[in-house]
Amino acid sequence: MPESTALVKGTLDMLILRALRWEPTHGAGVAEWMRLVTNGTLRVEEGTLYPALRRLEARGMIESEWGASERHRKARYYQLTPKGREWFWTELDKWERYVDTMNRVLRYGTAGSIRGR
Amino acid sequence: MPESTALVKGTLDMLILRALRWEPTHGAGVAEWMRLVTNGTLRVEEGTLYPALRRLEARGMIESEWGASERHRKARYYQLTPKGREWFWTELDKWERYVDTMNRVLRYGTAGSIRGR
DNA sequence: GGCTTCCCATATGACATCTATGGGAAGGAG
DNA sequence: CTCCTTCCCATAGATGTCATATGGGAAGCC
Repeated sequence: MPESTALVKGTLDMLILRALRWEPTHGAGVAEWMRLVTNGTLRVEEGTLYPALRRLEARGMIESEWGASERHRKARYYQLTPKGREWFWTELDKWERYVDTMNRVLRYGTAGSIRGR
Repeated sequence: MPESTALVKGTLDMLILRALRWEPTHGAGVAEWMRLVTNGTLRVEEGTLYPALRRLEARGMIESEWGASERHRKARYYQLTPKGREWFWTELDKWERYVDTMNRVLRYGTAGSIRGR
C-alpha cells in the first residue's frame, strides 16, 4: 500500500473538475475517485473537499442539487458548468507550463543559458 | 516580455536551494537568478523571499553570513548545507512523482484503469 | 431502539505567498 | 557636504488553501 502524499496547493480544484468530467457525482464519490485513480497516493480529507466544492460552486465552475446516492443516502450531486469545463483547460495549461519551467530549471539548470554568475 | 506567474506553493524552497547550488548568494541575487533563469516567468517578491530564506535557515537547510555585495552593499550571503543539498533531491523526487501522477490523471484519465463509475 | 454506515458540513488552526511599507548604507550629482 | 537614488534586508498584515477535529442527519441492520 503506497503511502499518501499531501496535496500541492492549487491542484485540488483541477482534480475535482476532472472527477466531474463524465457525470454528476457527490462529494464522497469525488474523494473515492481521487483515491482510486491515483492508486491511493492522492487523498482528500472531507474537511478539505467540501469547502473546495462550495468555493467552486460560488465561482460558477460547478453546480449542484440534492439527490439520492446509490446507497440511498441523501447526497449533493455536483456537475461541471460550461464555464468550469473551459476553466479546467486553461488551468491545466497554466499548470503544465509551470511544471515545464520547474523541470528545466531544477533538473537541467536553466530555461535559458545562465550558469554561475 | 512574458507575463509572470504566481508561484505554486511548495515550490519556492526548491527554487531557492537550486539557486544556491553553485556558490553562496545573497537574497537579491537569488531573486535575480530566478528571474533570469525562467526568462521572467517566475518571480519572487521580497516579502516572500526573505521569510522563506529565514525558514530554510531555521531548518538547517542553508546557512548565512554577512558580507559585501558586488556593488559594495551590506548583504547576507546564503549557502547550502549538506543537509539542504540532500533534502533538495528528496524534495525534487517527491515533486516529480506528484507531477507525474497529476499528468496521468488530468491529461489521460487515470493512473490505473477506472472510467465512469 | 440502539448501533453502524454513509454523506455533508463547519470551526479551528497551520502555513506559504502577496502586498505594502520602511530603513540603513553606499554612491553619485551638484 | 548635502540631497537623491539605488541596493539590499526586513517585517507586518491580509489572503487563501489545506489539514485536523468534530458533529449531525438519515438509512439500514440486528
